[in-house]
Amino acid sequence: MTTGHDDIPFFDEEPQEAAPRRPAAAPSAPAGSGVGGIAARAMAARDAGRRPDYLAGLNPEQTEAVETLEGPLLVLAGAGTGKTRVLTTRIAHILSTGRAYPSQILSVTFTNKAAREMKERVALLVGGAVEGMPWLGTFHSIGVKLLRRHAELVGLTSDFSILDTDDVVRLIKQLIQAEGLDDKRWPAKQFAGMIDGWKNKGMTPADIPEGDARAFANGKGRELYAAYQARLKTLNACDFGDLLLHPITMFRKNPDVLKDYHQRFRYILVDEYQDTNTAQYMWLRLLAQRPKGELQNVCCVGDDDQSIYGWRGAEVDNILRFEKDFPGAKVIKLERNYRSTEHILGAAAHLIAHNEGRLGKTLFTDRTNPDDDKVQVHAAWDSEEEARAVGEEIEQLQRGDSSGLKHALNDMAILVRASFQMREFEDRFVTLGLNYRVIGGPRFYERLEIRDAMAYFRLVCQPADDLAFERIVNTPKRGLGDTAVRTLHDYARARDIPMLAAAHDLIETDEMKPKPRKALFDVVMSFRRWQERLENTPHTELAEQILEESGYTDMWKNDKSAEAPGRLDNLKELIRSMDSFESMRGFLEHVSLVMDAETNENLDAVSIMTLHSAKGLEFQTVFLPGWEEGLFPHQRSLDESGRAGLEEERRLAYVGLTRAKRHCHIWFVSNRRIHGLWQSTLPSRFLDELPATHVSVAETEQSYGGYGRGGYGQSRFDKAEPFANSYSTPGWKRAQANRTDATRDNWGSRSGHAVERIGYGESGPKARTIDGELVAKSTTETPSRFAIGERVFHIKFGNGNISGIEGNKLTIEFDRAGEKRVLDGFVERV
DNA sequence: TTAGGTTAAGTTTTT
DNA sequence: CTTAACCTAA
Repeated sequence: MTTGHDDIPFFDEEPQEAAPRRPAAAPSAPAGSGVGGIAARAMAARDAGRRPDYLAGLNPEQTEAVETLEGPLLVLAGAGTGKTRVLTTRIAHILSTGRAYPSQILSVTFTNKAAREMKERVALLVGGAVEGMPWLGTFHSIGVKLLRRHAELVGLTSDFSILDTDDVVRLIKQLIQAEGLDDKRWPAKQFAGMIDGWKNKGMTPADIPEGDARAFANGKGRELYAAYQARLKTLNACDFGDLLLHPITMFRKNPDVLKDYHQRFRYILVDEYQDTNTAQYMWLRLLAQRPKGELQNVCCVGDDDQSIYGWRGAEVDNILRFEKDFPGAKVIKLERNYRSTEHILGAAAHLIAHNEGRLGKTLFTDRTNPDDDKVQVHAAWDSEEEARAVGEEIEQLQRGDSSGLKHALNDMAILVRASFQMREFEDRFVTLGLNYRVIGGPRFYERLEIRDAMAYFRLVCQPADDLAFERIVNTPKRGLGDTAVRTLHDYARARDIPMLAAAHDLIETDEMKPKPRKALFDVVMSFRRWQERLENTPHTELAEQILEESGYTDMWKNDKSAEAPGRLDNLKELIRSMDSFESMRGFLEHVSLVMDAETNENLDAVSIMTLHSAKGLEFQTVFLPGWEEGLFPHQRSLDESGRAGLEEERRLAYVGLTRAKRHCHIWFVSNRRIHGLWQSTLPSRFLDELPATHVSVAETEQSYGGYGRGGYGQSRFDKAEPFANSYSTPGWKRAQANRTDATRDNWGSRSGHAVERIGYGESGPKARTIDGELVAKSTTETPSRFAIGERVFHIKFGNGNISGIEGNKLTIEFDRAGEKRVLDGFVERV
């Protein structure tokens, strides 16, 4: 795809006539009348004598979603219901029925990954005949494209820079200091977050609520925001929020420009509509406007049950309100799931039904199989054991399960609520020698050396980019320290010119000492040289020259540290990846917006990631550890957003469950180390919300099932089948080897008699269903075997007095550890 | 400048 | 407890 900058002028992408063929459906046809569908079918029939291939294999709802082309349409697509297929087929349908050219379809996604996938799949459907769609992309990349064309309307020039979060924070810090404020008391990072929040809501400095404005920087919040915007303008730069905000401002101020786009975009599609924030919503509303009587061909696809980004400004309300926002809208629900087993869907459906704010849809499948596993809930004593048991299970699946089915590690994923949970799994997998991959780590372009190199390139292309200048003026070390930079900075600000230009001036004067002056002279001359080559040297070659001549590569070559060779490799990789771009500018844009870390597809490895980053993915087997109160649902979410927070956490749980195709294992532990200290934890309330009919409780001896002991749990243990044949298994041997004295002691003293851990070798966890009840159920029905005031002993917290009882959950005032809530199974009378 | 010590904070993440 | 960011001393 071409980049916005050297793009073709406005409106000359398509032939002279307004549309390829007159749409068969009259624009005035009532919404949802099905006229479009009939027309399409008629057309297809005429052209090929039958329904086009791409429509084959769609279910009735999907077909309707594809063929309802005229008028607003909301497709509520549950997890695994073929959402992407509908979107891509819809585009193919629009194109192949001749309703619009590719350039007349605006198609927005949230992530580059989604955009890429859609492009590929549309290309597959339509064939090579249709060139890539110019307006298929993320909100942000389309925003950039719009801004490059009309930069002057918002006070920028079309070669503006895009700043990433790091640049933004550094800039804000400068501003805070410039205001004479204490940058410790008012952290730049926090303010950057606030600005981002305002921009997500579509607010300019004038729009922000007085309270917000006063809350920061001694009441100077608004001024600071305005100063920041002014500074961006002089830097000729945008932050990510501006990529949404500026187009909105631009459209509002220039109705004629907006009108051009109205004519252009005959069809608008939005993916993941539940994740749109207010700014994106405003953006969409502007573009979707149509004169009275004309239909808005807006199709939004989303799933309110999978809205998990409220905390970063997404408004679930956007999707809940769709029918009000777009009068005459049609709503189609996709509920037929092609991914998961009945049990997984049943569990997920029952869970999500506890949410109030939802449109209501229930996934189903008609592929039932009596052999399917139920969703399994496992208990473990602590997070270490949790990791160990999951590791065992993964190895076992890898070897092949009882039905002879062998799992590739690539088919398994561990989805955690918070990233600190990953560590224990990583540690465990390292000792096991199990391949794993962590998704969502630091990205390629966030690495130090990449950012440095990029700063050089940016400054060559955009001499006004002071942030880039400051970053590399003394990298590698040139003796241009704080004092020199300060002088430059002051000089530049006093005259309102970029720092590179200031440097140019200053080397003519004797304001600086000879040494830094010489160094600065070299820098200025180098950049002048590189800028001259920009037009006539191939950009990859130029990039190489820049890094060589600046001494940047030498800096790493001389570096003796262990990372240095890797960094040099990364730099090579960076240059290599420039090959596929037309120009250095085009490349810069992609890196700031698009580039992400590549995963090694060839490696067979278990994926470890957060629930958030798992959205949209699927795996044969999914492990969901850490289902404990406080962690999941996360305490902070509850504290900050109350019921709404809880519902979002529940949606997160729903997302987790629905990632699984065949097997889903949920874990919770009784003790978890948080901020270094051990905390006793209670099972997540979400466990209570799972239906017994689709869930089984896996009993592993080693878990001690601490859980439930006080109520009805004990008897289940008594009936547990012995794992007699397990002693000779590798798993058992490994378990023996791994058993530490500490854990043995804990266990021994806790239960009063030594209990051996057996059974997580070959025989694996035995799963049984407890009729109608789950182990995790925290009922008050069973009277507690304890009474308030009793003195008890807990293995981790020592002695204490019971101050409250709620079912099997006790509140205890420990002598040393203070007040804790623990399960009664873990304490004993003194 | 760099190393080493101190301090504070510690969900989730895309663009 | 661990990490990252920041500050001070050599």
